[in-house]
Amino acid sequence: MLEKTFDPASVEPRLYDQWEASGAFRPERALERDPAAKPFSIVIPPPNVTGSLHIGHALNNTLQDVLARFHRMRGEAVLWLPGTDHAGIATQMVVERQLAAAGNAGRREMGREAFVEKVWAWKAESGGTITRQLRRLGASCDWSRERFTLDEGLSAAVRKVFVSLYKQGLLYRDKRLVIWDPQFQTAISDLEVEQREVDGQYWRFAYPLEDGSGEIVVATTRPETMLGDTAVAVHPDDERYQHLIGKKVRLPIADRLIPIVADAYADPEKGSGAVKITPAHDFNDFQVGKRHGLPLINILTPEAKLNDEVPAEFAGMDRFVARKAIIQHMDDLGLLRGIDPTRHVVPHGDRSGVVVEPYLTDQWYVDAKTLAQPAIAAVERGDMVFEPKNWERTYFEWMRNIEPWCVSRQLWWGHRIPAWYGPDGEVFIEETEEAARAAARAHFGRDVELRQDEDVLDTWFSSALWPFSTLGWPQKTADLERFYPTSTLVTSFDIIFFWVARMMMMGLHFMDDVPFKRVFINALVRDEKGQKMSKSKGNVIDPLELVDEYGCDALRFTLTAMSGQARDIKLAKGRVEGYRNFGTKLWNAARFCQMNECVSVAGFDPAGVEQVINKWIRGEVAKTTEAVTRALTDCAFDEAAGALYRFVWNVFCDWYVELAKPILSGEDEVAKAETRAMAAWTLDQALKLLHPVSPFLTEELWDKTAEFGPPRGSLLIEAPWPEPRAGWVDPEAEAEIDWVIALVSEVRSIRAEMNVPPSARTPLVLVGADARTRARLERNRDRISTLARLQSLEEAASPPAGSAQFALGEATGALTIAGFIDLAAERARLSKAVAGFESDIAHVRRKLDNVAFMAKAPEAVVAENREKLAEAETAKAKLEAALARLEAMAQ
RNA sequence: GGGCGGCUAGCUCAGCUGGUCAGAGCGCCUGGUUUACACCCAGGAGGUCGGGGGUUCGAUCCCCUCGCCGCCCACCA
Repeated sequence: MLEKTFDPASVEPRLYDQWEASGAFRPERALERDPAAKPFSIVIPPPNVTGSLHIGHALNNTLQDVLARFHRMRGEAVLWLPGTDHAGIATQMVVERQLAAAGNAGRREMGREAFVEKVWAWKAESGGTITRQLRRLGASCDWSRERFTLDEGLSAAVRKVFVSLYKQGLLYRDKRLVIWDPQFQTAISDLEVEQREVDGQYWRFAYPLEDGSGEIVVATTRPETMLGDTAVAVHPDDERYQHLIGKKVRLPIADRLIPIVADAYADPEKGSGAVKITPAHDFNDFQVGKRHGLPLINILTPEAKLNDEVPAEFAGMDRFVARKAIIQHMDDLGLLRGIDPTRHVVPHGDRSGVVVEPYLTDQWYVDAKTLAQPAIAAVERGDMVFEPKNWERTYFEWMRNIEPWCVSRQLWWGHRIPAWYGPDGEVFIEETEEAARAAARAHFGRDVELRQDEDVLDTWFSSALWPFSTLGWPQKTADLERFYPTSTLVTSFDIIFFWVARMMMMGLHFMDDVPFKRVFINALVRDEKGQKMSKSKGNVIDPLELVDEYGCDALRFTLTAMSGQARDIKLAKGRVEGYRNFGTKLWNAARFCQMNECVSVAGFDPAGVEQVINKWIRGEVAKTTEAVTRALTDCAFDEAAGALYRFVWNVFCDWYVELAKPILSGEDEVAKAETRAMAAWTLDQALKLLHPVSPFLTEELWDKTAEFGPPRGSLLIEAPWPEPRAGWVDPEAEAEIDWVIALVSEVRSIRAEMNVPPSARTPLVLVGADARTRARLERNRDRISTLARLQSLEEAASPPAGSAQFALGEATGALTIAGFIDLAAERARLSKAVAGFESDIAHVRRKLDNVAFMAKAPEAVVAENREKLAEAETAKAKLEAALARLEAMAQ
């Protein structure tokens, strides 16, 4: 006998091990059964190897697992490929922090080799956490194929891609402005910048003209950059400054002569119309400098201190200290012309949180513009589709305005760039040092000393290859052949640019096909107030605590049911509790079946059932199966969850089980046997349909409910997905049970409103029933009497005195509640019901009396309204009659 | 400045291609030892679907506009 509740804690680890040991997570299982099995593949968005599971991972991986399990049950060869990302900057940051916290030497003092060793040690220590946690979520990944972005195979793929792109002219080294993070002392890409709005000031500075004839005023939010100014620009058409173009100003403090140039970049509307040009420290100014052949003066060190290019009194100063000093100095010189408060955005490093600087350095760039073209075309053609579709707008917008991708990072944790330099700076880009050596030998005609590039690649460079590098590329593997392109990628919108777009570019370039046919963008999980979860806010919900408290299935069901939200999921604990209760409900339905000896019957065919409730539930199973199948096929996870919830609770438990009780405790052995088999069958269907969302509970019940029946052919994880057959929905049975439900509901409602004690049984008569209703009444007498707690159920020519009446189709129901009836209450009840029908009638009448409606509305709608009117009118007439009888009685 | 979401019952949200769409869960109220389940059962209260305008025979659902809330991109004269 089943316990009263499901105990997830004791079941989950055992079942997970059982699944994994069975080989069910591997696609080979399906291929053994059917070598032609359709492949279905998903690559996991690789979490940070040293990370731990947060609620976003829980959502993302739950949805992937739902898909994997669904397709697996449909007999497809499912590969869900797991793995982790080395997450260069993030991981390096963590280890650096640890070193600092422990009072150890920093990475620079420690040296590259020792530091990288530390990171590997940290990876070894914490690296398994996230994958262990994925297992606790029930993730049915194929762990035998687990990959890591820094493992040997993936590193080889990275080198191959780098070298190929270089040799194809799609990757190059260039000296230009990059976004520099002074905290990590590395270049970062534009995507790693976070714009923060801050209160600031414009300082207006006067630059004196060389000839002493006056001054020109410029404004800046970064006064310290004036030391790097090499021009002042004015608009060529700006009349105010025509006479100054070509003249020079003496740049204060730096004491340099710099030209006044005419450039359309200067906006006469802004500020004074004259703008200082600092080509080495501003992206726009860089362009202006290029156009006018201006020198670039870099005034910053990698730590963002002023360097030796500036007057000695400022050299070595931190940029923000220097800012104040410059302002003071300009003021002292009498050249500060004003300060205007402003609110403006300042770029910060998304990881470091410090203000980043445009900085002139040598970096490696990928020609993203060229690679983006096929990636744009593929989505335009529909080779890859976003779900929901509107994300393609975001994708297109970015892809069409894409900038060169800076892929080098001045970090140590990552893929070292496969570039070697000869003594004269000649560069050799090869996949291995040996190959580079050979190339150098060919070039120099002798062996020379080579120095490998110090930098590593952006983490996203290796992530971009993930859908094919993990399948064995550049080797031509069977997996690559079978599983590329992958079927669906499940990820969140915040990495569409970082990751999805770049996978598209690399996949199309190297595999000549999209990396995935569909991208499902899942929502972001927030706390119940809608705030982004963060450690600093202290509102982080640990998914594993929810698993501990409510069970994995409850969390999974919650996330699945709420996944329809456009952008955010506001997670409230109460929802998880509610869905835990749902699991318990199903558990108890199974318990009921067990107590009533409802066991699966070998060879049972639901098509042959005779009992009306069995025909009815068979149709409900068919409809639910169709709804769930369609929803999961379309990634409409919330709809699947909703359909399952309603079926299990509101259909199977609330009505089928209750309607079956009289049969199960009755004398009709044939009906009883059929109902037992049908109940067991229905439960089996429910377990199957629910398995992708709630794998543990359903697998456990699949096992437990087989105790007295024929053995299960397999674990539920590998059981075949239900397929409804034509004819399972029986409209007659459906209408009949709907009628029974309506009747029972009416009686219950009246009893509650009239305060009839629950234990009291009351007689019910039907007046004016037609032949069909009489037949329904006969067939369902037992169940109606039980559910409506009737003393008797008969037909009569007229309603008895002291009865509460209600309309039911063509008939009138009269519930004799003589002992309990409260005339005033009954009058109120009837009046309220009459009023309800009256408002319906008025509403429908308005339509039917409207000439335009009658002329233009489709026939079906008109007919529907006529029917509705007729029904409401008969119902109202019955209740009015009842009301009249009541008044007569009261006289 | 450009773009994208959201605004429906006290709370969290469903309402797909305009005509039973005004719904669910939680919460609340009333009643309940009905042989699966109190993590339950039965019944009930509660919303002029953000405001205004328009299209239509008919709009929560389409269009315009305004108002909040949130996000993304661009912008540091």
